[in-house]
Formats: sequence, C-alpha cells, structure tokens
Amino acid sequence: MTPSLTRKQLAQAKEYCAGDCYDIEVDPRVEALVTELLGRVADKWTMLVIEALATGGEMRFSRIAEAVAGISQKMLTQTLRQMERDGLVVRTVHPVIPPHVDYRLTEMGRGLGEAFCGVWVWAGEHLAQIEKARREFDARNRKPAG
Amino acid sequence: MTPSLTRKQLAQAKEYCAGDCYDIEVDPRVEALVTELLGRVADKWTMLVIEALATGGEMRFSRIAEAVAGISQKMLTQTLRQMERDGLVVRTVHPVIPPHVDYRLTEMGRGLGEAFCGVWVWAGEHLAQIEKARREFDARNRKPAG
DNA sequence: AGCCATACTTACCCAAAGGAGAGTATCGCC
DNA sequence: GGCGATACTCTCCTTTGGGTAAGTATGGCT
Repeated sequence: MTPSLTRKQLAQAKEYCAGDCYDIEVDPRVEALVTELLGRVADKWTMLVIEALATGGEMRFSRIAEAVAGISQKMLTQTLRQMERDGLVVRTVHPVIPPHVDYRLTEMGRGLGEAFCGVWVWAGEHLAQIEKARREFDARNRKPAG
Repeated sequence: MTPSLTRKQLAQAKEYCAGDCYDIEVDPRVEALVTELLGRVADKWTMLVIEALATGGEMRFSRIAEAVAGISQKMLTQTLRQMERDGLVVRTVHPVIPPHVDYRLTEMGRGLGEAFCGVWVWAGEHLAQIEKARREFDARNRKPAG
C-alpha cells in the first residue's frame, strides 16, 4: 500500500486506463452505486485499516488500533464492522477469556487496497507539486486587496 | 472515469501493483503527508467534478453544477476553489456581464482521475459482490436474538 | 473478594459538514 | 426602471462525524 513504486509503476497506472476511462457510456444506476460506494470506500479510516491489515496480515483489535495511530476505539469498531459487512475483512472470534478477535483481509479487501494503490502512488508523486501549487495560489490570493 | 472497462482493465489494475505495494518501507513523514492529502483529494465531490471535467472538457460553473447532479452551489464553489488551489483545475474568468467562468482540468487533475480510475473499476466490478456480502451479513446479524 | 485484560457498547457532547435560500454586482433588454 | 442572467457569497440551521469516558462480561490470578 505504501507508495514507493514511483515512476515505473505510475507510468503503468497512467497507461492502464488513460483515455479509455473518460468516454464510455455507462448505466446510470451503476454509476450511482459506484458513487455511493466511493463515499464509503474513500474514507480515511477504511483505507488506513486496509493498509494495516495488508502489511500485518491477520491482526487482533488492539494491534490494529496501535497500527492505525490516532483512531479511537469507537471508530475502529465502526470501521471494522462496516468492512466486515461489505466483505472486505473476515472477523474471527476465539471464544476465550479474555476475548480474542482476529481480523484479516478478504481477497476483495486486498483487491480494494490494490486498486487504491494507484491513488497512493499518484499522491506520493505529486505531493511536492501540489504544495507548490498551493503556495502559489495563496501568494496570488493573499494580496488582491492592494 | 466511468467504470466499464471491466475484466481486462481490472486485470491490469491488479497486476500493476499487486504485492509490491504492501511490503515497502517508506518514510513515515511521506506517509503522513500522503494520508493527509488523500483525505483532501479523495473526497466525493472532487472525484465527481474531475469526472465531469474529464468527460466534458472545459466547462463553466453552471454546466458542472448540472453534470454533477446533487451538488449544491456552495459545495461546488468550495470544491472548485480547493481544486484550483491544489492545481487540479484552471479557472478562467471572462470579464463580461453576466459573468462567465470556465474550468478545465490540468495535467495533474487528469492524472488524479486516471489514478482513481482503478478504484472506479474495482467498485464497478465488485458492486454485486458487496451487495451480496451485505445481505448475508444482515441476515446473519438480524436474528442472533433467537 | 477484587482486579486485570480484551473487545466491545452505550451515552453524551461538541464541532464540522453541508443544504437551503437570500443577497450582490453589472449590464443589456424590454 | 425593473428584470434577468451568472457566479458567487453569506447566513442560518440541521445532520453527521467523531472524541471521551464509562459500562459489560468472564475467568484466572493474587
């Protein structure tokens, strides 16, 4: 998940759907569903949990909480439930005392991580450019009072 | 942007960073920045505006508003400003009365759309599977009171 | 008997997101 | 002279997101 593949991989990413993506008629119902899905899928915690699980393999609740750094118990529970419902993770409860619960990515969860990887790569590649654009924009728009 | 490429393209998407993404050590500062960026960049409206502009080329405010369907004036203005600041779109004001403003994607904006295309494809491919997973989850969890 | 660990669940609360709708500036047109 | 068109901009208000913290269940350890 972490973006270090840089140029070669990015080139492939660009190639893989450049152009083609933009001019295909598609069932509007599918698009609506995809849009709805995007809202859910493109959320911060889900992607970070996927990253944690992709890196660490099967993990228990408290390990994920440590790995994701900054997430609250509530949000982690909530995110994991959602992901389980969507079939992105499998939740395994070991009925021991104290409780022990493991989570692991499904094939689909892994696939989502991989699909999203393109965005990670892009973000990594364009960080500097975006920060430059922001500085320039701010400079341009700080002084129009003059 | 719209996801109809299905299997062939998806195969490429999977191929393009499968495995490699998951086991590379990366500067945690970079990762933090990417994470921050993702939250900003991968938001629902931004992606939909990119899709509109990628499909329709240069468009004016009210055309985009029509294309994105559901967005409020406020959110569209806000999203476009953000995107302009990040260097994803170029805003061209024609100083006529009534005002006329055009927006078009930059190279970077187009690149982001392409990077995100993998997620669209994935979402399109897995919609049915996710809905099935949800139904099964809901069935499993509706009755544990029995 | 009481405490600890684990993985939640629930209640409360604040801040931010975001929708609705009205206001604004300007000119040409009727 | 008032209206309409365009692209905002501002205010008000509701909804949602998300943090904190306390509660829960259970058996082993002390």
